[in-house]
Amino acid sequence: MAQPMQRPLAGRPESRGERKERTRRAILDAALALAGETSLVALSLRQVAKEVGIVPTAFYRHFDSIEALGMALVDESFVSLRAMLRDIRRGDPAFSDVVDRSITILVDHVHQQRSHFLFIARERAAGPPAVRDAIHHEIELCERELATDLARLTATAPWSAEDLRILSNLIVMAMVATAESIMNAPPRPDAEKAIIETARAQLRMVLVGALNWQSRT
Amino acid sequence: MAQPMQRPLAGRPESRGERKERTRRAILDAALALAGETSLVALSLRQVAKEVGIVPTAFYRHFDSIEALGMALVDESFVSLRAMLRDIRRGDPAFSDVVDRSITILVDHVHQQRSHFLFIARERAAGPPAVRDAIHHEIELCERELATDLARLTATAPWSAEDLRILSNLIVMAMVATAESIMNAPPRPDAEKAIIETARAQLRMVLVGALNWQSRT
DNA sequence: AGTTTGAGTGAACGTATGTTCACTCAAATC
DNA sequence: GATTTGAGTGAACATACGTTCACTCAAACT
Repeated sequence: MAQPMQRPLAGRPESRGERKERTRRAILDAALALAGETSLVALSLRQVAKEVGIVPTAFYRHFDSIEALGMALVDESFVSLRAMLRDIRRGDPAFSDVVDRSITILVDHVHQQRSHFLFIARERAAGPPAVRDAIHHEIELCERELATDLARLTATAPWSAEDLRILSNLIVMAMVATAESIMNAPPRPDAEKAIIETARAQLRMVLVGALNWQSRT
Repeated sequence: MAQPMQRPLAGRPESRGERKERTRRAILDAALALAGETSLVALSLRQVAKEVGIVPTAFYRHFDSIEALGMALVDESFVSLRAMLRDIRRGDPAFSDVVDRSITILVDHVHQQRSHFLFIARERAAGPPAVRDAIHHEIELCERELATDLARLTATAPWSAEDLRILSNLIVMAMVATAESIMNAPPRPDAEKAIIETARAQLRMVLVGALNWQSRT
């Protein structure tokens, strides 16, 4: 698994910046893979360096510490997550299959960017404080975005900002839990199918609850 | 913080078993405290020993490994969690304030057994595989218990087992998320009050959804 | 009273850790 | 073509790690 960092055997000579970027990527990928098996807080600089195929000191040319690396991984992981949200938003939300479609897209993205979603789910709870805070902040932003989306959908009978916040928070936490279930599940397709159907039913249940909701605020 | 393990200055001479139990408890407490700041997977045997005030080798008289210690902490933590569930079940579920009361009890227990709930929430995502699996298994049992409680409550218009499973899963995940929010929140009482009110509204929303639910199974 | 038991000790081991420093040597700049 | 720059090297450091082993010595058992 540990590859020495060397020029790709074929191909034109690499510029200095290109080489640096390639090493940086290799570090990020190695850290993502290693953290996927334990956690950032159990990850050592030397482990990462060995996996990348560089000497430990070379690590410092790219990051000040494992924690700084972690912050970069937060940014990167939320690029994946936001790509998913964009995909979900792309469809017509008026169609009755929003729920089914949204869950399908969620599951697809969790598979395609497994390590990013795993990183978010795990380090959200166990990462170094700065990483945890950054993740929570990003999730909060997602909740706010969802709230404005929902506000647009319910423009005819507008809800209070507070109710929108509460509903968004509930939906996001359900989606996070669903993503976690998918990642923890055995790769058997029937096990996954069951999680998907559960998640869909739950999301529908939440929406039914929200539509029959009498605010008390 | 690191106290040498020695006989309490006052008090009758300790039996051999009592002394062993006292050291064992000290190890569990130290591990719980240290894991509360990072995670089990970032916890070293020597750190725990130093915190307890024993020599590293003495650790082996009580546990084979940090992971075995973790499994003991799972058992212990779920004793706290089940005590909470018992407290919640104690009240009359027919009263209309089940939701308010349940959330209050949840929050109280999270405060009184903070380290246990923190352990469950964190190691559920980041612990060693055996610990993660044990925690997920226990949570699944809680979901099943909740499902049978709900079945009893809805005996007049019985739901399908599948719908009960789906609803229980949703409620438990919302409670887990609420507990996490409480533990992550600043200790300011108004911040906590907001989380509590959100959790209550969400739980009510879910129940409204469930009551207006048309099963498709 | 004499013997056994077992929690806790302390030294020692090989290995892994983060960080420092002086270095190389090819690409980038002049 | 000469000079500067900076990613990556390799040795060295103090410290921490898990585990081994032979040990003590007081409580428990005979």
